Amino acid sequence: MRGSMSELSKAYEPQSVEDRWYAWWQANGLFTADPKSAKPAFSIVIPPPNVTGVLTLGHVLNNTIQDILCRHARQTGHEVLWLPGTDHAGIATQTVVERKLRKEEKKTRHDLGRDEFLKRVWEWKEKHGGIIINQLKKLGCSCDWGRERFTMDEAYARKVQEVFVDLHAKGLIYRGKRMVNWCPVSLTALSDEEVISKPQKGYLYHFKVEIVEKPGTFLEIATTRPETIMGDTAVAVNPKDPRYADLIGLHVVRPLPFENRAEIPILGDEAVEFEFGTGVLKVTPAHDKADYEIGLRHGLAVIDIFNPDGTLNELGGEDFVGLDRFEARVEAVDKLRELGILVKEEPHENNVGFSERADVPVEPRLSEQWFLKYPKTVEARDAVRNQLIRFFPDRWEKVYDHWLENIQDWCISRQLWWGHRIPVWTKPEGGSGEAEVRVQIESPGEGWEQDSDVLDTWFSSWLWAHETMDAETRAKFYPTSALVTGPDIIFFWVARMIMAGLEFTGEIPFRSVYFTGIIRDKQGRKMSKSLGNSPDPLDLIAKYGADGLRFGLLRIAPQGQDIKFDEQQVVEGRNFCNKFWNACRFRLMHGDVDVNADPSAHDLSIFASDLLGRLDSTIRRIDDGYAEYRFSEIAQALYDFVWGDFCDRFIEASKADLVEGSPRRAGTLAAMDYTIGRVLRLLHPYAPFLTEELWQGLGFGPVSVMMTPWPEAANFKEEPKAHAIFEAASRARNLRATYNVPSNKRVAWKIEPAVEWVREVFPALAVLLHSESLEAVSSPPAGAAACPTDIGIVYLPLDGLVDPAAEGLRLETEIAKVEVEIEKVARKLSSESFVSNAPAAVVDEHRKRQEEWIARLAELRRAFSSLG
RNA sequence: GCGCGGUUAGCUCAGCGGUAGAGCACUACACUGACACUGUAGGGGUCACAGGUUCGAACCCUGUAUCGCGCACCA
Repeated sequence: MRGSMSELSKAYEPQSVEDRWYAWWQANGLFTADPKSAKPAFSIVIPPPNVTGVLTLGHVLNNTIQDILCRHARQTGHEVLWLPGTDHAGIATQTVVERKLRKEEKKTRHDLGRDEFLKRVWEWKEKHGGIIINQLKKLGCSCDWGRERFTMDEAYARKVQEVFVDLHAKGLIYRGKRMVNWCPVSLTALSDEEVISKPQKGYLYHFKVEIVEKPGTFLEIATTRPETIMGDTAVAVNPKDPRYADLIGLHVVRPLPFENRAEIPILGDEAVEFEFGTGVLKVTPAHDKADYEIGLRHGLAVIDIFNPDGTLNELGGEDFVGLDRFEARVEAVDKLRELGILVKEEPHENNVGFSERADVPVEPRLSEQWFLKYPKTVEARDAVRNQLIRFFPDRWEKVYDHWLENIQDWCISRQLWWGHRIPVWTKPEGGSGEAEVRVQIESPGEGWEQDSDVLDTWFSSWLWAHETMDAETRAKFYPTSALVTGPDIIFFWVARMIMAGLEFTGEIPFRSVYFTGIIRDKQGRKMSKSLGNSPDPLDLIAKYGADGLRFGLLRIAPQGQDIKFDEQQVVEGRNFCNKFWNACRFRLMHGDVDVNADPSAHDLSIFASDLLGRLDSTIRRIDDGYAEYRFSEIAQALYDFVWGDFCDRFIEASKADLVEGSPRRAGTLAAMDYTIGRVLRLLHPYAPFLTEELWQGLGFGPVSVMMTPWPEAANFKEEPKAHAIFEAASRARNLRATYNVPSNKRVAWKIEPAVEWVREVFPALAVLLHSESLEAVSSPPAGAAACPTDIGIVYLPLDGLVDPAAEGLRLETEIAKVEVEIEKVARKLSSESFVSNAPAAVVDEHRKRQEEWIARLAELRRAFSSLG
């Protein structure tokens, strides 16, 4: 297929090409990983998005980076596996289906029963789940879709249960009655990581209780949770607190519930701080983690006054039963006031733990749960410390290390229905008394009941890196090469996956982890549905094309720094694609592209040589970028080269060389074709659709650009002569603007060359100056404005319009500026300490600079005196 | 309380020891056969502050302020 101008539209139209090429890549199996390949492996497992999920900008960033790595890896000769899939997302999915059930059928999951409800979830998943998968395809993600996995797939689910059985056998999983984080909305226990603390404005309520042994004497207590007074089984003071030490062992009257006032002991416990509140703590072992510990130390009774949904049960007393915990708080304060024992209400701000998903305060609750004592914590720590696994940016290593050092057992059971059922079976006590318990996947038989709980979703995700692969795939592609994810799941997922990898495969699961930044809006706020500040990536793709979105976003996504998103950035990405598209269109105006062009076979213009030199520098800059995962730098390098070096400078300067019959034409075209072929490959990971369209359209195909070898830097050198020409043109154009000569007015520029070679490039310089001709002169022409450059003095004839006085003034101003510069450099060079201490190269550079300024000054003075 | 990150042009950010940079926005000119999703030129910065190290600091060190994020505590 050979290109011709008629095939390229005036502007790049992504909508008309994207779906076509995506289908073509898939049809040709280009995303399919071959475990039998002899090529070195490169692999990534996708952080599985929730099946309920829809594409956000965060996903766009994350998955574009993965796609860039994968496409780049294919180009650099790797056999690539990008393994996609979705996560069953226990709470999130169950909530979605329950909400639908309530809305459409006015039923709860309990109305349906477990089996029927799960059937509905699967139906929902088949119908609506995985929307995000198609959205990832729109983005251009080159995943091996034939290997798509789901965390509830039969084989995967079985493995999750096997792992449970295995860890239980190793004694790492145990069941226990412990204080856990309870979500009163989702009605399940949560892990510590699923609780986020938020500062809350509230009150510190002071109330007094009478000391039983000293009637008429009161002890003042401060609390933020008066609604839990009914669960108090003691009050505690610090034994070293002189105010109260002698009261230890006495008793006070618990004021609530009023009909059941109890005498509870005054304890001494070191955990009580002198300064906080009154220094007297009410101890509620059932509803506070610290109080529970105190209770354990002193053998206190535990009175649980809450129902699972956060309402009070009958132990709360007749005035409170059935009230929600926050209504009960108001009620309890009223009651204390009524009893005349409320001393004061102090405004108080404290941190309250919220359920991440339901966004309500969690309730510390004593319950039977399954816990995991994490395996391989030491090894996991060492793997990162010793750089077996590298983090980018490396500052996350410290965060990771700190978490592992202070690691707590993981509560892995959830009181949900949607998820991996816990493989534990119980036989209700028969004649022998105690219930029998077995930990195994299959039912032990008749009369055995399976534990009704499911496992934390992350207990399945932590196996994702290896359990998504069959044996053959694993042999080739595991450990994976890189993991790309947000730092917000460093504990949830990254750390746990490292431990799981070490425990179950004996290997690290990935060699490097790239942590993206978090995308925020223009005001720096997190993107969220409720704020409505989260643009739909699909809208952006429709407006600007997937490549525009990818390039625009990546260009402003520096390593590990949060990103303030602005649609303007996507506009720029789109504009960039269009710019390169049009450069190729320009090329086609001069005939077909020679896909095998070899510029070194030609006598090249200084502009062509310079272009190739800059291309080499750009390739090196990009290669460095990939080595350090500096994606925005790669994008910037591409942008600078394509827009600046290729379009603004090379193409403009080469227009004169492209006229029919020019001796430089062949070399210029060769340099151009060579460069286009390389830019297409360099740009491909960022802009896959545009580059494939051009690659095929210009005739580089039929092999996909993605499967074509990555360009290597050759030995071309940047050309200082070209640089001098561009610099001179720029100064001359400045002169023209100074005299308000309109851009469309042709000017008969004159030049007094300082170097002979300039004469050879007069045609190019004329184009750059937008002039029909350029005439060499040997002395300053009359009535012209002058500007000295490295290639000679350029004159702008002003046809008598010039006011010699004005030009004199302008030159004087410029002379003054140059004198200041000379003075600055001279001062530096006259400093003995500088000359003797600074590296010779630096000193030389200053000397050279000084010479240049002096030469320019001389020329300015000459121009000035020639004005008369 | 501990830790991490930010503070550079109006905005978004590069630069991390040797003349302060880019894009956008702004001003002026130009619809010149690649591109107005464009081109050319221009204005605009005591690089948060204070000390220190250095011949030389936006860059390294110490401290301060301020914004943000973790972790711990929170009766």
